[in-house]
Amino acid sequence: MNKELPKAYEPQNYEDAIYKRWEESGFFNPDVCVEKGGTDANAKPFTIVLPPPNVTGTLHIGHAMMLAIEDLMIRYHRMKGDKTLWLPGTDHAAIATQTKVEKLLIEKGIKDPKKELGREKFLDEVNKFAQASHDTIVNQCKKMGSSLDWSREAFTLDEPRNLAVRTVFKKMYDDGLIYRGYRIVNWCPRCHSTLADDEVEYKEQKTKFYYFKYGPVIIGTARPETKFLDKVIVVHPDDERYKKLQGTKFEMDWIGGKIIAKVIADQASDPKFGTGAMTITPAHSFEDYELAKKYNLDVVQIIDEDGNFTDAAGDFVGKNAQASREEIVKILADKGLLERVDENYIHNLSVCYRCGTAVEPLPSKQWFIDVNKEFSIVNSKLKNIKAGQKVTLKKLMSEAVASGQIEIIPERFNKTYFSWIDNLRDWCISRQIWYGHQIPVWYHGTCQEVSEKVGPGVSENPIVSIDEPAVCPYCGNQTDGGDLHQDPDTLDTWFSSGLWTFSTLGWPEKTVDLQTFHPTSVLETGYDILFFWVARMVLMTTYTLGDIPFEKVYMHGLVRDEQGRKMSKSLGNVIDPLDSIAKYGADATRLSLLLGNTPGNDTRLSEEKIAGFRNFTNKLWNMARFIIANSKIKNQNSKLQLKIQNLTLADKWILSRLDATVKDVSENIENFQFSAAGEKLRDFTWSELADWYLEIAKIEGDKEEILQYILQTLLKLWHPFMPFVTEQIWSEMFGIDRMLMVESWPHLVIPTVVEESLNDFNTIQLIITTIRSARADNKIEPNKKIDAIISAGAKEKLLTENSAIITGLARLEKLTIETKAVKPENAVALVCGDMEIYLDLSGAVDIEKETARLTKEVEAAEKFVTVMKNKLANAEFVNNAPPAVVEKETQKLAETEQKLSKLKEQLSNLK
RNA sequence: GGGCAGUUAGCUCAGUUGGUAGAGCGUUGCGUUUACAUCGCAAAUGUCACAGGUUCAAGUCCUGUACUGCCCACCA
Repeated sequence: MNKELPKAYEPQNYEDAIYKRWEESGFFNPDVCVEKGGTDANAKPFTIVLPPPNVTGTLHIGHAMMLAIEDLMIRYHRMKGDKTLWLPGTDHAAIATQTKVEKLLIEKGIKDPKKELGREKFLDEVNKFAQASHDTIVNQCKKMGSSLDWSREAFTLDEPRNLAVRTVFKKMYDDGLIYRGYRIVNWCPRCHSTLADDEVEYKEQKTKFYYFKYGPVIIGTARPETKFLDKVIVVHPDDERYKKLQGTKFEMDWIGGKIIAKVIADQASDPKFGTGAMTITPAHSFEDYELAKKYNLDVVQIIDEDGNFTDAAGDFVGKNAQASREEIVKILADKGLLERVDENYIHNLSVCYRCGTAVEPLPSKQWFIDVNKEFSIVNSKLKNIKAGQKVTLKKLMSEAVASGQIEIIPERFNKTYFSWIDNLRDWCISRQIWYGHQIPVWYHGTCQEVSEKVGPGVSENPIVSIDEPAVCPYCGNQTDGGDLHQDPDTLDTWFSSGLWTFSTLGWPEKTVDLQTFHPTSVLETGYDILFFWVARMVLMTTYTLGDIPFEKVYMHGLVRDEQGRKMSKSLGNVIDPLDSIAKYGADATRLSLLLGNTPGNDTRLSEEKIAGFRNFTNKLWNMARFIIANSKIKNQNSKLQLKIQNLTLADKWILSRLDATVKDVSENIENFQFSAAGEKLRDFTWSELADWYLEIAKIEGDKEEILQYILQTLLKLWHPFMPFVTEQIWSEMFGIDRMLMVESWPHLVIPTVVEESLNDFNTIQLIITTIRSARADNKIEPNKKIDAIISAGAKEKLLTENSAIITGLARLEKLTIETKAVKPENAVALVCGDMEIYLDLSGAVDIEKETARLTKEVEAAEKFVTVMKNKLANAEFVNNAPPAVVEKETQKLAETEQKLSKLKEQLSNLK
């Protein structure tokens, strides 16, 4: 101990070993903390479940930010003595992962992986990939210093989570909330699966917009290929142009020859858009489908699951619809039906959020969750909702937040959340992919009804069951003999992640974990998955447990590059957290993501910023190095008994500043103001402790105890932000057996927070900076010592007591302090509050420069005096403003007037 | 079309109850005194987007405008 530390902190030399020590200590696990006495058995729990990263690859800088913020909260609460659990896990991310593996297999030369490998072998490949990806992710989490309880790690697709999924599915089905229906769905022809509404993204695109003669009207469309079977024109009921046509039928020529079309009137048609007349395509548009239902029109599918024409398209059957567009336009043009083409139409193309392929709306039989259906809730711990009450899922979702039981931070996201719920349609949960939770529904082949979807010989009657059913409830027969078929579809990945807060804690078992740690305390995530995930967790938890999943939701912003662009491989502006850790250390990487931003807002990151925090890490290291080197105390106890009566002004000042910092930092962390907390801590550490107090300590000496106290407190405060360097310094002082991560969070213990000491110390600081400034202005070399005389007035005693500090920090040879001093010839006079300082520059005074400087000061003071005089002469101000404000302003005026007269006097002396 | 943010120093951003604007980086000058050049000391720079309003007093509250970004809906 107390060995000489290296001059520079090299994070690479320590980080991995420190993480290993933490992990081996078991302290990431709250049960171990209780066992070893670090946490009281009855302590209040603090829980965060890690938003499970997708096993699609590696973690990006956004994940790093998430880890930094969550680890900050977790370490803070652990040190505070809470029973703290941070539960890790990963998400199977069904479509994303399957797509990625398919792509990799194709690159390896397997042309059609699913066909060639079959379901089982293909899933083996996916699982292999997911495992590798998982290992990478776990390693990255550790590199970041995340104090996750790995003993509780979960995966959205592991067996316990699968049981939870099946159990919830069954419960929802029994409550009538899950149904199978034939509806228009978003279909991705590439992923070959349905997508939920919010999995569809919109991309602006310039495209051709065609106008065709359609019987008596002109219609416009960007997608002529869908118009094959259109035979209904819709106009607005009040549109004068088409009034006469309403309700008529007529024969006309169209793509495939003569058709009979009719005209209906409906509000859905916008007279201002295009020609005000439109045809409808019930099978390939949500809106048209609604209209078709309303007017009882045929719904004929013309484009199939591969994006090709169905046999409804006659000669075009089997051809790719989109690719046939020009051909179809040509047919119509040849018939003389093409009116004109707008080449610069801006179209909002809907695309798959995972692969970017254009989404094709088409009718399909799928599983849905009904969000508007009433059911009676069995248990409820929700405010305003009683057990047995009739509710809908929508109501549960909005009530949980509206009641204030869940608090979203920043608050403005409430509005986004509610508007999403208002517009929510039934949630399509079945996906036609292999990787994921297979739907717990079976069909019994010997039953009579035949399903086209499931295959010939398979019953249409679903058997919804947590486990494979032994008996068919429809026919009453045993199901063995291979005549039982499970629905081949899998569930939307968000179905399982919606259960995350409670499935990870062991539900459906009634576990101790579930009782202890649920509802979780904070859900921390990026605002971009508010709908995808946060809203769905609220849905699933309120429904399943009748309780909220978390008390607070804290949303962080996106990490962008230094120009505010999204980071992407194609732009080459990606900052890889692992690179950053290797180059600057995990602590610097964390700080760069924690400081200098505000909740819910995007933040810009640059390598310079990270480098800046690396510098700070090193600064802290060196401060510690200095304090440790000057400490004779061995095996220090952090609960030091300071000899209060011996404190100097500087001691009192730094201790009261430290106290204020402890208070501010704690409050800021509690209020999710992590950036503010870190900035205050940095300012204290660097600008007050390092720049002032450590320098003073060198002058005043005999500070071992107080420096130890400050350092230990500081390390604790910094630990949640930068766990590695603080832990390393701590171990340099106490050895590796005593870990900082489980030390208790500092509280306010200094009984002598003397307010006056702040003001008095500020006076000393002002005198020193004033002298330094004058030295720099007059080009006095830093190591040249000069004489100074201070005319101190009432502050003579204060200055005399601290003359050593002034002499040292202002680099003076001889300092004379008098109540009323006389300015020597050739000395420069400085005004410092109500005092004056005379510096002997040995004739080195630059008269011109001094005149300029003083003139400037006089001008500023005069301007201020004028403003203040006007203000105080204003009767309305004096009468209306609070007396304290008036008094303060009066005092300021008096001080400035005094200063002004001194400045003027000096100026005239100079001339 | 609806909604939400933002507009403050060259850059990135703070500014939490309204009381003569702050930090980091960068820039300029000087510099190695018993931690630290990944450092120290000092300096410069702002009609707080614009226009109204409330108030004794507005970066801060209200209304409107402009621009930027994002979200949602939708474009037949």
